[in-house]
Amino acid sequence: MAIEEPPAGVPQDFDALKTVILERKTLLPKRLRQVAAYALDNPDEIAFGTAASIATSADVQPSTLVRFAQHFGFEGFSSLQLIFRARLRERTPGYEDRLRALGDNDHSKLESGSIFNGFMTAAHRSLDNVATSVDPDQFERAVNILAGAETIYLIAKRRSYPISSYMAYAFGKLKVRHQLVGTSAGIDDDMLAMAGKNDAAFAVSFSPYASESANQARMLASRKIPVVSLTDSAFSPLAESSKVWFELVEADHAGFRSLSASMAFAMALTVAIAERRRRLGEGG
Amino acid sequence: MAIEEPPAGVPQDFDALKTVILERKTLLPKRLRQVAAYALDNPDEIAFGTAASIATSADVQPSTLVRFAQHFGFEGFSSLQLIFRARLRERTPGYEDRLRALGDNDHSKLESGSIFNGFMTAAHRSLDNVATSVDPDQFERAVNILAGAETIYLIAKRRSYPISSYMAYAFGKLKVRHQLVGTSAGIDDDMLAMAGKNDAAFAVSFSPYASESANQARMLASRKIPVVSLTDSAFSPLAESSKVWFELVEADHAGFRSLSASMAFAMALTVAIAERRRRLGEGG
DNA sequence: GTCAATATGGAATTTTCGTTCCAAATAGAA
DNA sequence: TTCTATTTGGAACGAAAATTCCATATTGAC
Repeated sequence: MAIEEPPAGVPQDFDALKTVILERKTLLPKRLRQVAAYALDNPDEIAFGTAASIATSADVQPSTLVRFAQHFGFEGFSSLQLIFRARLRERTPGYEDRLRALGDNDHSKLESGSIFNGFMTAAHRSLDNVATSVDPDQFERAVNILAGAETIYLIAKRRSYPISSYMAYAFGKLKVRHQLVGTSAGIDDDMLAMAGKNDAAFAVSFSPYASESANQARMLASRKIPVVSLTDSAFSPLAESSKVWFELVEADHAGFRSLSASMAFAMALTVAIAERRRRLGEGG
Repeated sequence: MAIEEPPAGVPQDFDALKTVILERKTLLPKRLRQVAAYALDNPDEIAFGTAASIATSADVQPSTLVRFAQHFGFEGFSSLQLIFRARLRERTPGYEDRLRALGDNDHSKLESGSIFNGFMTAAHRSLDNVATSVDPDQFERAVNILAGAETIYLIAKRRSYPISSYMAYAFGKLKVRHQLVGTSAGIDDDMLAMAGKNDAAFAVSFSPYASESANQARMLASRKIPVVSLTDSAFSPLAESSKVWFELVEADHAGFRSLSASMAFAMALTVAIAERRRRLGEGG
C-alpha cells in the first residue's frame, strides 16, 4: 500500500524541476534515469522536439517520456515540456538571482507590496531586454548623427514626454543646444519650421502612437533633417522617417508599463552625445 | 496561370525574415499585415505557440497564419515556425556579449558603448537598491494616504519633473484626480492654496534640492495636508515636512544619474494607489 | 528457483494540430 | 453601379503527435 505523494510538489519552474530530478536521480529505474540525464543535458531539445524525436535521440520509447513526466507529478509529457519552454522564454543572464533576492524581502505579503515587486522585476526585465536588443553600431550611428547637429530637437508627446523632458534637462546641464517640442501643440510646428539642415531630431513615441509626433518626424525627414527615434515596434510610424531607430519594449506589470528602461537608454544616449561633442570640440 | 515567384528568396534566418517582412509590410492585405506586426512584436509566441493559440492572440484565423507563411515562400506555417525557434536556440549575440568582447580592446573606438553599458548596469543596481531599501509598511502607508485623498498634488521641479509628469499622465489614464504643480512657477502657489484638508501631496526632489519644492511642501504640511515624498537623503528638506518619505538613491555612471529606479517606483506607487481606490470604491 | 512487483517495448487509440477547401465578403476596375 | 479578382472566415479533412494499454521482460524477495 504505497502512500501517494501529495501532488503538492509538482515543480513549477525549471530550477525546481532540476533540483527534484537531481535528488531522485539515483532512485530512478534505468530508462527513466536515461531520460533524466538526457533532459538535463539537452534542455533545448526537450523544449523544441516532439515526443517521438526526443525518444529517438534519447534512445527510449515515447511512452517512457510520458512515464518520466508522470513520475514527477505532471499529467503527461506535454505539461513537462511547458517547463522547458518557459525556461527559454525567460532566459536572461543573471535574472534568476535578482528575482530570488526580491522574493526574500517581505514585500510580497501585502497587496501593494506585490504591485511594488511586480514593477521592480518588470524593470529588471526591461533593462535586460534593452541590453540585448540595442545594436552597438546603431547606437554609435545615432550618437554620431545627434552629436553632429547644431540643435537637437526633442519630439515626444504624452507617455513619451517625460523622457524628452528629462533629456532636455540633462542637455541643459551639459550645455548641448536643444529644443523641446511637444509642450503646447500650437507653437510646435513653428519651432520645427526653424530647423535647418545642420540640425537633427530625436523622437520618442510608444503605442498608441501620437499622430503629431509621426507627422513632425515625417516633415523633418522630408526636409532632409536626420531623425533618430525610439519606439516600441518595427511598425511604428516613426520608423520609416528615421535614419536610425531603436525598438525598446518595456516589460509590463498588470498591463502597465513604466519608463525605467527608456530612461536609462535616454540617459546613456544623452551622455554619449555630450561626450562625443566634448571630443570633437577638443579636436577642432 | 500565375507565374510563380522563383522561390530563391525564402528567408533562412530570423533577421532575413524580419527584413523581408518590413520591406513588404505596406503591400500586405489587412489580416496579413496584422500577422506581420504580431509576429515581429511577439516572436516568442510564434516560436512556442500552436497555430490555434497564436491565431487567437493575433485575432486572426489559423488559416491566415498559413497564408502568411506561404506568402513569404514557406511551405506552411510549420516551416515558418522553425525560423522563430532557431532564433531562440542561437541566442543572438546582443549588447552584453559584444561589450564583453570589447572589454579587452581600448574602448576609445566604441566608447559610447561603454557609456551605454555603464548606464544599464547602474540602472540594475539602482533597482536592486530600491527593492531592498523601501520598507513595505511605509509603502503601504503612503498608498493609504494618497488613495484616501480627493485630489493628489504632484510637486516636482527640474530633474524630478519627468517623474511627476509621468505620474500625472498615468493618473489621468486611471481616472485619479490630480494636479501637477511645477510647470510654470507663477501659478504654482495659487494652485496649492486651493488644496483642502481632504487632499494630499506627493513631492519629489533630489539633490541639489529645488527650494520651491521644499517650501511648498512645508506650506502644505503647516495646513495639515499630508505630504508623501521621494528624495535621496535623510537630510533632504522634504523629509521634515512629510508624513512618509522614501529615500531612493540612483546609482550613477560617470557622475550622471538616470531616473530608472525612480520611474519604476513612481509607477508602482501610482498603480497601487489606483488599485486601492478601486477596492475602496467597490466597498462603498 | 519461484513468485510477485515493477519496468519496458511497442502497437492501438485518442487527441490535437496543421492544412485545405469553399463560400462569403471585400476591394478594385471598368 | 456591375463585374472580377483578392482576401477572409470557418468548417472539414487528414496527418502527426501524445497517450494509453497490454504483453513481455526484468528485478528482487523469499
